[in-house]
Amino acid sequence: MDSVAVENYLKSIWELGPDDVATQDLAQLLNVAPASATKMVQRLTERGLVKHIPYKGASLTSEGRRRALSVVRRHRLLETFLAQTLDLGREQLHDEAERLEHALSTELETAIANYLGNPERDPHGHPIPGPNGELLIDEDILLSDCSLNQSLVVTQVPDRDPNLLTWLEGNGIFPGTKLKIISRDDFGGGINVSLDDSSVQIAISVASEVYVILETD
Amino acid sequence: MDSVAVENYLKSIWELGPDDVATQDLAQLLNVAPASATKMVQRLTERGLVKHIPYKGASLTSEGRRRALSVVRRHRLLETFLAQTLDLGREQLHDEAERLEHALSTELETAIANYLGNPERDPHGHPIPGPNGELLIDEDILLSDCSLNQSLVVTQVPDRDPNLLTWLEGNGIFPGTKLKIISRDDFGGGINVSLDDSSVQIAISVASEVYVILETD
DNA sequence: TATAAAGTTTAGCCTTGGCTAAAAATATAA
DNA sequence: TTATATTTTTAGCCAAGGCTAAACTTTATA
Ligand SMILES: [Mn+2]
Ligand SMILES: [Mn+2]
Ligand SMILES: [Mn+2]
Ligand SMILES: [Mn+2]
Repeated sequence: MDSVAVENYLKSIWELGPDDVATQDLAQLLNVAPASATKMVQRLTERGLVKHIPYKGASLTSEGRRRALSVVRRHRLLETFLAQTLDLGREQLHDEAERLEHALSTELETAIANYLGNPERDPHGHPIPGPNGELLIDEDILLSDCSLNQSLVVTQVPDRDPNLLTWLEGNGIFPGTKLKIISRDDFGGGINVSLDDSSVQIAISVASEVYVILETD
Repeated sequence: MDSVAVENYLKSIWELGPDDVATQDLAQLLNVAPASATKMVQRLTERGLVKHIPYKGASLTSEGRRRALSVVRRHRLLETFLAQTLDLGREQLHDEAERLEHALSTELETAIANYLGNPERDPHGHPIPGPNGELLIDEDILLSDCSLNQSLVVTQVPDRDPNLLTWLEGNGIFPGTKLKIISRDDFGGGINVSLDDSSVQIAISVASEVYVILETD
């Protein structure tokens, strides 16, 4: 069984990947010093889970990817399970799952998946990898890349920052929300979107973490 | 925050206590070498969580006890939560809780407790400590210590051994079961109990892990 | 009561996963 | 194209939590 640290590194490399994951980015995501990340990347390379080209970057081997996706699956199943049973706010889920994901047996993972009816997405709209690492390919696009006046539906919101998530939620923006960009304020640094019965200004930095699809109906 | 190892040691000392916990017993319960247990007991003494009299035994300080009970609370809440939501068998609960107990925030602990309606006992009949370490005092007695033909109700079964638990369950013995000792077979090494519509022979070693009360009605 | 056995602690070692400071490589700018 | 920043790696250190083997206490036995 991989240690908590190993599981976190694999998942982070997956999140930053697929290729040339920079030591610095990895270190920052995991809150460790760059030297620590280098060392762990070397250990994982030794174990055959990572491929590392010094001074260039790291990437997962197929076994590394398999294990990373297993962690991601547990994480997203847990978020979904906690959201469904207890009712925690969407913004509380991530941090809990971040710790619980390392303590789930395969049996419990399966029991939770069955209980939930093998869901395809977690409460943030992120696809849940299958038990063998099958991952839905999303064809959604960034809100920040959309044109004016298209009818859009939110598919995914970021899950790491509780404050951001609370703000989005408070403005009615979460997976399933229908919206439309009504103007871009390039110098004001944001876009204006209209929802069913309100409108909000969203910073580009935020809009480039929200995924949407074109409304089809 | 205490590490996983520290939490496990504190909980184990509590389980073996309250006084003069032997190095060997601690080591065995935790699956480590006696020397490892000694060293950790010394570190915990240094931290003010344990009192250690060399060659005599270890015990918890009040702060150590507080933290141990916090782990026990999380463990038992988790067992109850898993039993209630997913339906795992009573024998699967313990091992899962054993790992999850270290990954629960206070917020999630509270959310689970509220969801469950602040239960007093877990699925094995073990009392769940309150959020500040208040612990119900049980006045139940060992099945192995009871006389013949008393009307008894099972209150607690052991939770560590899945096979034992499966056997008990299969014979209809779990918290709430009404039974009566109909004979003791001192040389056969067991007691015979009758249930509602069956009877079973139970080894003394098993009967001395099952708690009961006299039926009051 | 002397000796053997059992239990406990000490000594010394190891791996994991952190850290800082310095060196080396790569990227950027002058 | 050379000098400067930036990024990455190496070197050396540390604490936690394991281990085995040897020394020391305590307990049991003859
Ligand atoms: Mn998440
Ligand atoms: Mn998520
Ligand atoms: Mn248990
Ligand atoms: Mn229990």
